[in-house]
Amino acid sequence: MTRPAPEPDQSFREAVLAVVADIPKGRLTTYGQVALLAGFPGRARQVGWVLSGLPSGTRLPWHRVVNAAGYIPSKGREISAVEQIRRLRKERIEVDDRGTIRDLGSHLWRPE
DNA sequence: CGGTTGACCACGT
DNA sequence: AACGTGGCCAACC
Repeated sequence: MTRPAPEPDQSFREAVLAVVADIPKGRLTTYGQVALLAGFPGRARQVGWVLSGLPSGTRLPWHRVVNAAGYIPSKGREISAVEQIRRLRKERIEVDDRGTIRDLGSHLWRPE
């Protein structure tokens, strides 16, 4: 039987979560890239919105998503920014105390 | 219903 | 290299 098509925003959310879940340890990706891989090019901003709503106990590697400029803004999200920097360093990614990632290009996830 | 905000991005000046 | 702008679209007021 025909089931109503999933709500667009819900399928977007699920697609985003699926992509983020696949980011390998020690690699990084950007909001825009997540949107693209999820099949919704140009919706980087909504990716940020989805991630901002993650439950605190999630097992999703949200810390592997950074902005295209290669830094982690602390303004307005100081707690999670510090946590993100700590997790990245734990995966041997160099991040300075201002949140700038060294050599983003070499850490970027390049799915085949 | 319109305006504002936001874990963004590319492009122009 | 620092801003400004337009685009994106869900949530909130």
